[in-house]
Amino acid sequence: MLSRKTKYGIKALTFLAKSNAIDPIPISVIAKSENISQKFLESILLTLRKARVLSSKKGKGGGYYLLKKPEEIKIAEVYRALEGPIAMVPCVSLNFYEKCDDCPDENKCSVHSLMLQVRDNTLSILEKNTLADLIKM
Amino acid sequence: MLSRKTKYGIKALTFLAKSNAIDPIPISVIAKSENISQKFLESILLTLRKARVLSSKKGKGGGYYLLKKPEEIKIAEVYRALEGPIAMVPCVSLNFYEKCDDCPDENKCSVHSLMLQVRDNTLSILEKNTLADLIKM
DNA sequence: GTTTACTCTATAAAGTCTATAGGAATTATA
DNA sequence: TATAATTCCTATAGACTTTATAGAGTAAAC
Repeated sequence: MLSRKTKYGIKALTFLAKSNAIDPIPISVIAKSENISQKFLESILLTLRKARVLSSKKGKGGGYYLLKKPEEIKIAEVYRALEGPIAMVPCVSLNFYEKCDDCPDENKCSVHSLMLQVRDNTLSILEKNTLADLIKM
Repeated sequence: MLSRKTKYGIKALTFLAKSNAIDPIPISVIAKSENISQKFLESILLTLRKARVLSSKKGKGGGYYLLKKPEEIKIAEVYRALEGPIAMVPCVSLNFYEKCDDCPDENKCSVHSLMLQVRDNTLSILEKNTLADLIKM
């Protein structure tokens, strides 16, 4: 399951990409337009800012804006920042690898090989889709 | 993330498929071999039994056995029984569809279209892989 | 200096996952 | 028929995660 956090994050980014604004857009505007709790969205955008997807401007006339062009923002990057690993089990994760405690030999594990296939496919979709692709849809 | 429940379930089924036994195999044997808590595995196998993937024999000499040939058991079926929907958001689920409360129009939702791609790919992998494929690996 | 808006930390509430407990029911077999 | 082995079923505890909310702090504009 995709968490609301990630879902809202992608929606907010899509909104920013669509709006194509020069000036920063305040959280309140995004929250209202996308039906997201403003306080919750605050923490999400903060995460995306720390992940260098967004930047912000404080004070009056402030808000959030994309740090890169929509074509340059891969969904995989956003997903990892908000949701964490793309892999469904840590033992097939590229960026968040962990050994399974119950598994003596990964290469003989049926779940491992299966989830490797799933990861490869999901990853390729999230890597090839950018924010620019999402606003076309 | 794949839950331990599903992971253990697939491992247990793989064990049964590999063992190729005529007689039922007791939970205790599977649990020991796969490093799974026996009590936890009990509830998992019960779920798989209700999903008609497994059947069981009670009493002395009892245990669990596959209801179909490994080639006939799709991983998608197992996944749905243990983990639930394959889709990452309910609004793109085939078997567990639900409308999003925050989304006025699904067809215009960027997350929806993206997750549709992910679902299609994951689904095709889980549909084409059977237990028989898993024991080869 | 007032208003607007982001920043940061803490925490509450609800939900989910993992696992365990304990007893009931069933079967084989000595 | 008694015993041991095994599944069946329900309840529940404990830990963890998710989804927010609160409130005080910081910065910028005018």
